[in-house]
Amino acid sequence: MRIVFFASDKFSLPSLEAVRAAGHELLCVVTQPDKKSGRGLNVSGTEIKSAALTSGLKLYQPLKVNSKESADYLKSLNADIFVVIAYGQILSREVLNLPKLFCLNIHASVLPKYRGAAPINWAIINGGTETGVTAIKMNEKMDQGEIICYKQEMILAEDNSQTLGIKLSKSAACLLTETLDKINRGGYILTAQDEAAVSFAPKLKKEDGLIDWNASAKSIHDLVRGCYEWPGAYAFLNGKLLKIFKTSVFLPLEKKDGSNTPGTVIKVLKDYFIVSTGSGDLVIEELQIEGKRRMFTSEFLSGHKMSVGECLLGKK
RNA sequence: CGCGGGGUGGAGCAGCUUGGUAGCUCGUCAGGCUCAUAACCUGAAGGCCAGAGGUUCAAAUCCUCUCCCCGCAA
Repeated sequence: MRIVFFASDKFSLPSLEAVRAAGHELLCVVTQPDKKSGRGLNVSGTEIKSAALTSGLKLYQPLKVNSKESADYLKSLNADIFVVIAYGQILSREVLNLPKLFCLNIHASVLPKYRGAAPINWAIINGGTETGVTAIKMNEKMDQGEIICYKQEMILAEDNSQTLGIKLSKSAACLLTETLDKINRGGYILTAQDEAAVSFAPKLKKEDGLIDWNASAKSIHDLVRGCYEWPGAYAFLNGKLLKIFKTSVFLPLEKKDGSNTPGTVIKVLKDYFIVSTGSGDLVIEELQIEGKRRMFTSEFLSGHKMSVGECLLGKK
C-alpha cells in the first residue's frame, strides 16, 4: 500500500521499520519540526527524522499539519492510507479525509482505557498489571476512533516506562503490519469504543513526578517506575532536587509501630537506604542528586554522608 | 549569547575562600584472624588534580580561554 507515516517519537521506530520490511510503499515520513532543546539553544530533530534520512525516505516537517499548504502537499502524495503513531499533532477532519482509505492510528493502550499522550506511564503509575496496543480508524476526536484490533501485554513488576515502552513499541509494529494486511484483504471489522469504560492518560507534567511520602510504598514505587525516565520521580534532600530512578518496596520482617514521619530515612546500609512512607517502607536503589550524574545508591553513599533521621521532603 | 552545579587513583566525594607532603568512604591486590564470611585487622598498588596558556620562588588551589558531564528552563 501507498503509505504516509506520521511519527515523532522513538516509540514509532519499530513500526516504521516493520512497514518498510513488509514492502509497503513509504511515500513520506511526517514528523514534528526541529525544536530548540537541551542546554543552550541546540536545535535538534526527532529520532524519526534521523531514521528517515538514514533510510533515504522523503521527509516532511510542517509546523502545522492542518495548514492549507500542508494539506495540499499531503493530498498530492495520493496515499492509500495515513499511519499515525505518536505524531504529536492532532489531524483535522480535512487531513483525515485525504487518504483513499482512512487514517490508521496505533495507540499504546487497550482503548478505551488511557486515551491521551502518556498511556504507558499512567498504566504503570496506576499500578496496572496489563496494557497493550490498539489499532483504530481515526476520527477527529483524540483517540476515540473505532477499534480494528488490539494486542495485550503484561506489565511485569520490574517494568518501568522505558522497558514497557520498548515492548509495546515492538508489539505496535506487529499489530500495524497485521492490521495493514487485514485492510489490504478487506477482512476487518470496526468496533465502536465503549464510552462507559473510558479513562485518560494526559501528558505528564514535571509536577506529576513529585513524590508524596504520605502515599504507600507501593504507589510511590509505581510512580518511580511510571515516571521513568522522564519526568522522573523526585523529592528534595537538603534543598537539592533528588530524582529517584529505581526503588523497591521493603517488606519488614517484624511489624513496626509506624511512628516514623513519612519521608524519613530509617535505615542506611552499604548499598542502599530505606525511607518510610505513609504505608510500608521504600528501598532507594538508584538516584540522581541535582548537578550530579545519575548513580546507584551504593555509589552515592560512598561520597555522601547520609544518616538515619534525615528527611526527604516534598519541596525545597 | 537563557540560569546554575560540576570534572581530584577503578567508583563516589573532601581539599580551593586564606597557594607550600594528595585526603576520606569504598573497590582491587597481598597477608592475617576466623568453623566460616559480603565481617574484622595489617599492608600494597593505583593520580600529569579535564586540557591549554598566564601570575608566582612555588598552583588541585588565583586569572584567562577550550573541551566534556549534569540540574533548571524549553
